[in-house]
Amino acid sequence: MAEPRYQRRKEDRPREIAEAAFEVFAEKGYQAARIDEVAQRAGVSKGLTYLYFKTKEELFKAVIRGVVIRRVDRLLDAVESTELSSEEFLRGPMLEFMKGIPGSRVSVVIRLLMAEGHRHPDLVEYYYDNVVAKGIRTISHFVERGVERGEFRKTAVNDFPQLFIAPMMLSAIWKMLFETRSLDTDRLMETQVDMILAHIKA
Amino acid sequence: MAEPRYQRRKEDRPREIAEAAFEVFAEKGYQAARIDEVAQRAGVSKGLTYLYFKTKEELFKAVIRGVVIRRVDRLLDAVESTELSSEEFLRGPMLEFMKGIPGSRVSVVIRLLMAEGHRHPDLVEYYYDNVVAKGIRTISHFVERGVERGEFRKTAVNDFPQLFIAPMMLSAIWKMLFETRSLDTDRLMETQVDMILAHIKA
Amino acid sequence: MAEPRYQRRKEDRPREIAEAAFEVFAEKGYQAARIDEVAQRAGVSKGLTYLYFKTKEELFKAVIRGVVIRRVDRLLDAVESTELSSEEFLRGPMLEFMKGIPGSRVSVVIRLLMAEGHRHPDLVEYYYDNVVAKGIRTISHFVERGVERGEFRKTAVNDFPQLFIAPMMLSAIWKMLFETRSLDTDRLMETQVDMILAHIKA
Amino acid sequence: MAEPRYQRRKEDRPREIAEAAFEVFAEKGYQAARIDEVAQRAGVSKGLTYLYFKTKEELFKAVIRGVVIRRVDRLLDAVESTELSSEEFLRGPMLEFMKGIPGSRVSVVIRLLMAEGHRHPDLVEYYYDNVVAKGIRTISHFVERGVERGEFRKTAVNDFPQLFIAPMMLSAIWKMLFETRSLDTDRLMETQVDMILAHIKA
DNA sequence: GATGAATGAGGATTCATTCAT
DNA sequence: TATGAATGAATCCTCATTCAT
Repeated sequence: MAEPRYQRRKEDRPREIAEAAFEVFAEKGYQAARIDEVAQRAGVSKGLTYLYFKTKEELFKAVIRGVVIRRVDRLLDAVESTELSSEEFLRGPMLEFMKGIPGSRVSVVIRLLMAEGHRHPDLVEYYYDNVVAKGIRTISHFVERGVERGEFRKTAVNDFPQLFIAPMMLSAIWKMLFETRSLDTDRLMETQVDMILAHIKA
Repeated sequence: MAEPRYQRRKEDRPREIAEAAFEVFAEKGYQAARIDEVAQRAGVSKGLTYLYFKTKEELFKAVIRGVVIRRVDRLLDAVESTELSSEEFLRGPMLEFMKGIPGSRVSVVIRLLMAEGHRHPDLVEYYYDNVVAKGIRTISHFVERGVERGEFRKTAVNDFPQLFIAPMMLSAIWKMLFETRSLDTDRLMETQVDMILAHIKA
Repeated sequence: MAEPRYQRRKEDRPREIAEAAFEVFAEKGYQAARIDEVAQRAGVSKGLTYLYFKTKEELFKAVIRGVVIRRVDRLLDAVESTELSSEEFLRGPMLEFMKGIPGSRVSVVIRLLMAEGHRHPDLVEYYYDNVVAKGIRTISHFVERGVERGEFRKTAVNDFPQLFIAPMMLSAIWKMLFETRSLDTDRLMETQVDMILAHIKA
Repeated sequence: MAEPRYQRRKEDRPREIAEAAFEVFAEKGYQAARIDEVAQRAGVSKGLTYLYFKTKEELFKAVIRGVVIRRVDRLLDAVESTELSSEEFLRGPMLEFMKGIPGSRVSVVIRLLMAEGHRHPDLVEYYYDNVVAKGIRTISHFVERGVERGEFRKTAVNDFPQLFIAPMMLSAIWKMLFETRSLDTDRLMETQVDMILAHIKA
């Protein structure tokens, strides 16, 4: 009968709120998402949301951290610590990672940024610094290492790490917009990897 | 006495308003676009906007639908009528076309569809049918013809015309979001074309 | 029976709203005044208030204009255009003006600025520039003119036009706070004028 | 292990909180002062503040009442016990006292009373009785004594002790609002004293 | 047809106050 | 006592939409 009005759960709150925020952002978009609803879904008062996240932008950054950064960082760590050959890594963990993006929460964040990012340059910058730039640097480093190891040739492709991920981006967008229209995004990405490897392998 | 700018025919009004609306949507996104500003740019009162478009949403639909992608049709025609070799066409008109996309109205439409698409599946369908599917079909056809002509080999790449345009999509997104962060999108697309050609040339 | 929902009275609205704003500010103080209530008292929607006054601060500036500046400017004009001798002017129009301040709407504005001004430096600056600085300059000019005309001596008092108005300020505050406790503010100001004249008359 | 700052006696708590509250009220004004900040400055939790002061309003009253104007009492005592001549006293201790007011806690109290006084008439009364009336009486007494001693003449000025302090009030206000705009408040008050003495000296 | 003054339903954010710990 | 997490009402401001003129 009790249902105490208060529930002190400092530890879990931020995560729960960010979780709820992701859902609302995903459904409504950033602008249209109401903090009210975020709070409600998190089973929390509006005020508490502001206790943990000073602004709506901060809340979105938390979502980026929780959804994207963790995932990307795991891949980037793997690049550095792997004992696989470059080709094996590309065909294995890297491709696995890329296949997981379309349809994932990551692609939701990407959509939000694409759709409304230009109204919120801070968010874009945060995402660029913590995800894009880092990712690009890591791929560059990976390719260079391959060259140093004698696994890869030096080609123009090496200058454009974006080519590795372009099909992933297209796949993510495709799946979001045209879900029903068939495209085997996994094989799309595999094919690009095949082509790249055929091109740059020593 | 005449201010010719204000002597436009009534018949032009809807088009002018839609035109202005496109600009504002492009700059601000759907949510952030204010009808006030649309009216102002169209040189028209707010009330009149509502005379032609019952709601903001209707205006949005009209606008998006009205941005006719003649560009794609022109490319399609060029594919059929060209006298260039497949490689020449790819490196010439096709690449030219792709370079023109980032920063164009097309990428604006992509952004708007991503932001608001899920609320307007009919718009998404319209664009899929008239732009995406058509484009994909055209590239497929172009590659097949190359094979028939003995210019191209049959490879897995042929099954994924999306690989031709993936870097273009990435470039469009990059330019929208990260304008200032340097990426030579033209060379990115050239490099992909180089790689594809190296891969599929007979 | 009709009571039209709309009443187009563009001409009068700003004044009416500023009028209502003065009342609410006077009763509640600046911070505590709610725009909602201002609108309600003006018989107008909240939105309309914002149509005429972009922010609460703008609204307050309008109040300052309507209440203080007009009144002060009239005195300043009189200083320039009067044909009275300096002493006559001081004992006549100037004293009249000063006597009118305590208990007037002007003193309400002064109270508001004193009470909450430091949270709103823009308002203070606006008031300083348009009222205080102007008033001080005018009194200085008035005294100098008296000296030039041979009516006044040169004394230290001439350097502090603030001495002319200090009793007025005290009177205004006294009346606001201690209304009931007797102080003949009129005679207080007269006495200061007497003393000043006795001091600086040639 | 000890952090002496946090070992303060319980008995000091209310005073410490009130002290901190005074500072915050002084800086922010009543409305804008946040209990959060009061608690923080007192090195105490928000909850504890509410243990000692039921509401913000109660805290305000306690604070205002607690700022005892020993200062005024000290001046009053000095008037009675001084061995200086009236002119010497006026130019010495009295002027010194007045110069100390602008920028002091007293002027803060004046501001707070002006802002919130009408909602707390008991505070106003308290201050009138214990500060204003006492001060005025003391000056009156001082002037009368001067007359009795043959140092001062009987003039209208003698009936308005407020004239002694009017420039002090103006200075206090000026400093609060226009800090940066130059006015030599010390010399302003000196000049008034000069003028008064020139006027009433026997 | 046109205008733009007027409306009013939100939406982000703040902060006094409460209460489980 | 003491804490500070949690609440929710309040408040400024925006903007799609309406409608008298």
